Amino acid sequence: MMRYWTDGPTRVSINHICQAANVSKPGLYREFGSDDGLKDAVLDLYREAVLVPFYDILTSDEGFTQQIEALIAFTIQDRRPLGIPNGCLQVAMRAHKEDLGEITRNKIDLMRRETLSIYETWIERGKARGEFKADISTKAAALFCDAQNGGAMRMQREGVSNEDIGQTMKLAFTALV
Amino acid sequence: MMRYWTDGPTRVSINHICQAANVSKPGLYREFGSDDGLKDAVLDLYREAVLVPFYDILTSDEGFTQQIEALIAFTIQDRRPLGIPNGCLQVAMRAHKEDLGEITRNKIDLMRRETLSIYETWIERGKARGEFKADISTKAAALFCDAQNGGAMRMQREGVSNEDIGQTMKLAFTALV
DNA sequence: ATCATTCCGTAACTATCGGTACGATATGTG
DNA sequence: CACATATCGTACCGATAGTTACGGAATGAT
Repeated sequence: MMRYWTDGPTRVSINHICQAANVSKPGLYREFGSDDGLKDAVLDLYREAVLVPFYDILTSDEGFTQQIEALIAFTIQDRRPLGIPNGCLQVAMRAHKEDLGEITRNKIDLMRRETLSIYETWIERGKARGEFKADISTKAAALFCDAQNGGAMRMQREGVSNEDIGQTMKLAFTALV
Repeated sequence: MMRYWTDGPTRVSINHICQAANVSKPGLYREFGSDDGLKDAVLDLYREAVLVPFYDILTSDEGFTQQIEALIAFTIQDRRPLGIPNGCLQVAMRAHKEDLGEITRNKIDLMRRETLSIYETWIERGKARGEFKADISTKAAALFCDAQNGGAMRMQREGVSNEDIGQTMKLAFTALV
């Protein structure tokens, strides 16, 4: 996971993985079946490690505005002291979807639907409470949020400062309230 | 260019190009030097064919709001009758930057700087005229616009309807005026 | 017509990819 | 100790990537 996250999912070969994990190639294949199966398992791990904590913000019982702030803070936190690579593996996998195997592609689609679904629930609740004020369909709003997050993760990978990223996110999400 | 645009820059090999263009491999190498040189030339062509018309909207003498509308219309126009692939080759190249050669990477960086610079000029003018009302630095606003456009192009490639894309873009750019 | 030069494409090269056949080793059982 | 079973890694496979050596065809000058 760390290698894919750091170097990009298509930049790390099975050989690299085996070398980094000090594991034989047949051993890896006995465990994961194929390159495709390995990436599938990596996505499961990434979901648990990163996405679930992210979702937790959206499903918390805080106010909409506080949730947005938490969301931005989560995204632009300084990762160096945590030893976490920049960017988002889900975003990277999506960008390279066409280069990946069928199992991984299916998991990417599944996770994307989950992400959008969670955004939609979050938005619906915001609308019901009158905290979400933009005149836009829930579906489009979810796509909007996902695009903002993806853009932020991409900027972070390209070296844009977290401060500038925070400004753009703030501008985007302010359009919702 | 069309092959890279349609299938993705890393999905098309030199062999594919030669077959599609009915050209011998040494012939291609005599013309472009390398895979890297070919992609560099493709980016030049793409800039002329697509980016310059896009820039023309931002440097036109219309009002800020009209420019935003033109920008959105340009992005979400129905491409099928025009025979143009979905998505943006510049965005795709940027997403696969790590997989590309040094020459191409440098050109990608150059074109990105040009894009941001044109956004910044556009925003500065909007600010000077009082049409740009968001309280945000010009640099961050340029990053914001670029991220919106990139997000729109990515959604288009993933099959999101142009109508939904238009809604998200409208929401985003309305935050500026 | 002869020769020099330029042009062009067949067929190879090396490196690396994902994937596996199979022999060697370790483990448990009688 | 002898044997059956499970475990593991070396060394290979075919496919494909980008790249090029080199021989033959076209061209132009004398």
